[in-house]
Amino acid sequence: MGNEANLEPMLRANGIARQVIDHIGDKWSLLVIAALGYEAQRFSRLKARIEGINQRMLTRTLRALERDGIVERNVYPTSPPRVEYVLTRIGRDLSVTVTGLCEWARRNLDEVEASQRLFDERSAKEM
Amino acid sequence: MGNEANLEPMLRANGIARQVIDHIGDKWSLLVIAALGYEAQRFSRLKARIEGINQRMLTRTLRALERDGIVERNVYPTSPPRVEYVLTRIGRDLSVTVTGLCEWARRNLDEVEASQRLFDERSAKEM
DNA sequence: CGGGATCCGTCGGGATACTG
DNA sequence: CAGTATCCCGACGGATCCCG
Repeated sequence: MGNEANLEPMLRANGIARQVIDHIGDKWSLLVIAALGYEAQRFSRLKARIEGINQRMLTRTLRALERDGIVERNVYPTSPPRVEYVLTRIGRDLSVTVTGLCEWARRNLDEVEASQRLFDERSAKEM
Repeated sequence: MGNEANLEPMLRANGIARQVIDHIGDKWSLLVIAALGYEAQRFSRLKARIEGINQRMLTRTLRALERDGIVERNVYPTSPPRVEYVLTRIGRDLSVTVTGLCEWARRNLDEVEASQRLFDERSAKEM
């Protein structure tokens, strides 16, 4: 696995980007990170906040993020049981760039959609 | 927008994050954006730069990015045909945050992997 | 309340071969 | 060189039921 540091910088960015996608490129991770924000949140709260997710996918996503050290899970053995999730240090760090992505989308969504319509119209004409 | 600061801000972030993932959440988009950088690149160059991609997936990814207005496609009808791809304005804008993601990964990859090992060991013990 | 277990569909994406 | 056309598989993810 030894990487030569001198190969094109893109090759390294390549592997790095791979890692990013492997960790947060699935359907729900970004949403969970965004929904967590900076305060600890209970499972049911998260589920309510994230439109369209079900228990299973929320559990799986949280487990994966916990495994990556992005989310911390705290169980309080009260009755009824109470489980809270909170972003770790690197999780909060990540959420900053995630926010950057969301802002990009907010800034450019209109333009993206306009581009799509144009593209689709041109595609239709050729048929 | 409405100054009802009380409507959970997350609900909006929710939809926005959805958009982001729908556009660049697949396996190759981030890699293509990173590989494009700031100069126009030919198809074959990109293919060589992005380890593990094949023609079909590179074509599909480029088409999707072109449709979103993130990548511009320029055909020079020489012989042999020559096709160059370049990031658009919003594409370059996006690539900034993509770079941010990659830097996050570079900074924290060690910690993420350590966390994974810990998590996996603990999981194994319980069985 | 916060999960785990199971069943099952779909679709992303890989391999390969062909075309202009 | 750049792109299209088929075939096909496995994982991602949804629904549902059950548990401590």
